[in-house]
Amino acid sequence: MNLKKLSQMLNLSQTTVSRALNGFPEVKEKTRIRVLAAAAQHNYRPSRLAKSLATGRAMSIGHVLPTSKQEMVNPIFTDFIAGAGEVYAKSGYHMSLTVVTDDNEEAAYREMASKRSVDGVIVHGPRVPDSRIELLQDIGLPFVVHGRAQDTKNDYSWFDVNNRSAFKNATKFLIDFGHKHIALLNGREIMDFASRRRQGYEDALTSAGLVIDPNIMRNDDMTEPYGYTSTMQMMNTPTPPTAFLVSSIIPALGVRRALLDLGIQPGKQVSIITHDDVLSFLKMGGDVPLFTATKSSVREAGKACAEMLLTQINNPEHKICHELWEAELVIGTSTGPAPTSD
Amino acid sequence: MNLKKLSQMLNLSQTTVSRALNGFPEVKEKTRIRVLAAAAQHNYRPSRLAKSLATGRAMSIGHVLPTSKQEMVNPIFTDFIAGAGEVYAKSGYHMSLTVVTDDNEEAAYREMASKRSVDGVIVHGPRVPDSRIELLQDIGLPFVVHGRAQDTKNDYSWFDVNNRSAFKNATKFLIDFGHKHIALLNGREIMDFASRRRQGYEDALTSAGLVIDPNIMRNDDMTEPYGYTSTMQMMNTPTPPTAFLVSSIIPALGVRRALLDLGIQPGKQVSIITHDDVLSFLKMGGDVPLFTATKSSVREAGKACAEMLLTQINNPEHKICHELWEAELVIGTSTGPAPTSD
DNA sequence: GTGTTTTTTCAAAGCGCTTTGAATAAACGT
DNA sequence: ACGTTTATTCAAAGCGCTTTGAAAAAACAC
Repeated sequence: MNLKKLSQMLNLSQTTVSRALNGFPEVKEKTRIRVLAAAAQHNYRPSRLAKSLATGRAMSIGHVLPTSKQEMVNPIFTDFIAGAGEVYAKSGYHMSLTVVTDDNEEAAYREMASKRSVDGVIVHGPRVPDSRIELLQDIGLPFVVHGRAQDTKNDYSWFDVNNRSAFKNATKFLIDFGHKHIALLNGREIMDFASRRRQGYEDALTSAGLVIDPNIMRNDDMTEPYGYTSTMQMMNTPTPPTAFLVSSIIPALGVRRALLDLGIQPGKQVSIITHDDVLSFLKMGGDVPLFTATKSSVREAGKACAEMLLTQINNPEHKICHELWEAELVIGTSTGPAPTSD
Repeated sequence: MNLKKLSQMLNLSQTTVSRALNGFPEVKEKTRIRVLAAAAQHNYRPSRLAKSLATGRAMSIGHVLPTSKQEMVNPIFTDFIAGAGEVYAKSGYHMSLTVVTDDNEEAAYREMASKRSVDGVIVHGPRVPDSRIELLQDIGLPFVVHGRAQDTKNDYSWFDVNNRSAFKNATKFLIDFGHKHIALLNGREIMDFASRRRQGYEDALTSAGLVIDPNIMRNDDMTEPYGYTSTMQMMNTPTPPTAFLVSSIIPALGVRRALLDLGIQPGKQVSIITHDDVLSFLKMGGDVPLFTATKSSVREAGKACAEMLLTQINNPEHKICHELWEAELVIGTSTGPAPTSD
C-alpha cells in the first residue's frame, strides 16, 4: 500500500491524504477521520525512505561501534544503547549502527555524512586527543560526545560523568581509612575517561602528601583477567597495595577473585573500590552492595546523550551544550580500614 | 554534491555517470575513469535514501533489542552485533537497531515491514512458542532466527547452537565424575535455548538413572546475583548439590562467589560447569580456563546469522536453511570428582 | 560511400513521499 | 444577491537516485 493507491481509494489528492496523516490543520475534520480510518484499515504507513528523501531528514542517528585491536567490544555499549534507543523510539528516530575496526572509524563518519543517511551521531569513547571531533565539525554533521576529549580546537557538545572528582573522592575515601598504598587498575589511558580518572587519583594522593607510585598503576582493556593478573602480580611484591581502585566492575571481579585465591577477604586486609556503570546484568549484591563503588548509570547516560543530540538537531539555533554528572560514592562491603601493622 | 551537479560538471548525463559509478559495462573506459576521478575529487557518494528508494532495496538489516520487564539487557547482544555488523559492513549493508519493551516487539516488526525500512531482520532470543515467526512470515519480511522456536506452523531459517547436546554432555561429564546431585541454574525457561538445555540436562540424568529434582533447578534472568543467591539457598539445605550446571558465565561468577564465601573451593568439593558465550570482556583465566564450560562464540554466531540472512535476501529462490553448531566442552579448573563421603 | 551492426550516450519516467502555489467550495458581510 | 474572506482541496514540482527505450556516434562490411 502506498500513498497514491490510498488517495485513489479515498477519491482525494495525495496532498490532502498526506496532510491528514501528518496532522496539518488545513484539512476538514471529517476527511481526516476518513483518511485515518482507511490508513489503519489497509495498514498503511508512509515509506521511511521516501519521506526522508522528501523532507531531507533521515530520522536516524548513527552510532559507531569500534572494536579494539584485541577484538574487545565494550560491554558498556549494550546498556548505553538501550537508554539511547528508548529516547529515539519515543521521538520516531531510528538508530543506525556501524561496526568498524579502529582504523576505519573516520571513514565511517565521512560516509554517513556524504551519504546523508543520518541526521547526527553519538561519538563513543573519546580518546585524549580525538580527531573525530574536528572531523565531524568539518563535515558539519551534528554530534554529541559521550565523554570529553582534550585539546580540541573548538567547543562541542558533550555529556560526561565527572570522572576526575569521582576518583579523587574514592581515593580520598581510602586515604581517610588509612590506606597509603593504593593501586590503580585503570582503563586504557588513551581513553579520555581513564586519563581523567588517573588525574583524580593523583590529585587525592598529592593532596594527602602521598607518593605516586607507577609500580602499582596499570591501564588496559577492562577484562576480568586483567584485574586478576594485575592483582596477583602486585600482591606478590615486598610492599603490596592495601587497596585497589578499579575502573569497572568486570576487572574488579578479577581483583576480588585474586584476593580470595590468596586467602584475603576483600574489605578486611585489602580494600576495593570500583567504578560501577550499573550494567543491568551486573547489579551486584543485595541490600549492601558487594563493591564500594563510584556509581553512574550508563543507561541514563545514553538517554541524556540522545536527548541532547535530538534537541540540537531539531533546534538548529541551539547552542553547544555540556552536561556533567557527578558519580555517587556508594559504600559496599569491599572497603575497610587499612591494616595497622606494617 | 549530488548526481545532477556532478554530471553537469562532467558534461554527461546522469545515466552515464550513474552507470560509470556502478560498474556497468556499457560505458567507455575513458569516461569511467573521468567520472571516478571527479567523484573522488568532489567527495561524491550517492545518497543512500535516494538510491534505496530507486532500487527498492533498503540495504539495511533490522535488529530488535528487547529489554525484559526487569530492564535487563542481554549482554550477549554486544558481541553478537559486533559479529553481524562486521558482515554487514563488508556487504554494504547497514544495521538498524530498535529498542523495545517486550510488549512492543511485534509492533516494531510490523512497522519495519510497512515502512520498508529494512530488507530483513534477525530475530533474537526466540521463546518456546514464538509468535514473531508467524508474524514475519505473514508480512513477508525475510528473517533468520538466532536460536529456534518450537511448535511453529511453518519451517523457517535458523541458526542455533545444539544446546540440548551441550548440556547433556556437560551433565554426563559430571555424572561420570560421580556427581549425583547436580543443580541447574538455567536462563528463563520461556526462552527456547533454556528449555532445550533443561531437556539435555534431564536426558543425561534419566539415562544415568538419576532422579530429576525440581528443588535444585532454577531459571531466571542470568545475572550475577541470581547465581549467588541460588547457590546460597541450595547449599543451605540438608543435601546440597555437589555440582552446578549454569547457563552463562555471569551467574557462574555468582555461584563461584557464593561457594568461596562458604569456604568451598570450586572444583574440589563442588564443581561448576557453565555455558560460555565467549564474550570478549569475559575471556576468563589463562592457560587453563577458570570454568569448565560448553563453549560457543556468540560473535561467530552473529556472523553466521548475518551471512545466512544476506544470502537469503539476495537469492530469493534460496531455500530456507538451518545451521546447528555443536558447543565444545572445554575442561577448566572448576570441575572435579564428587566427594566420596555422604 | 552507403547500409548495418555495435558501442556509447541521453532524455525522461519512476521510486513514494512532501510542499508550493493555485483553484474550488463554503461561509460571511452587507 | 453579490463581492469578500476563509476553509478545503488539488495538480504539479521536487527530493536524488536508477533504469528503460531511443538516439547519436563509432566501427564495421562490402
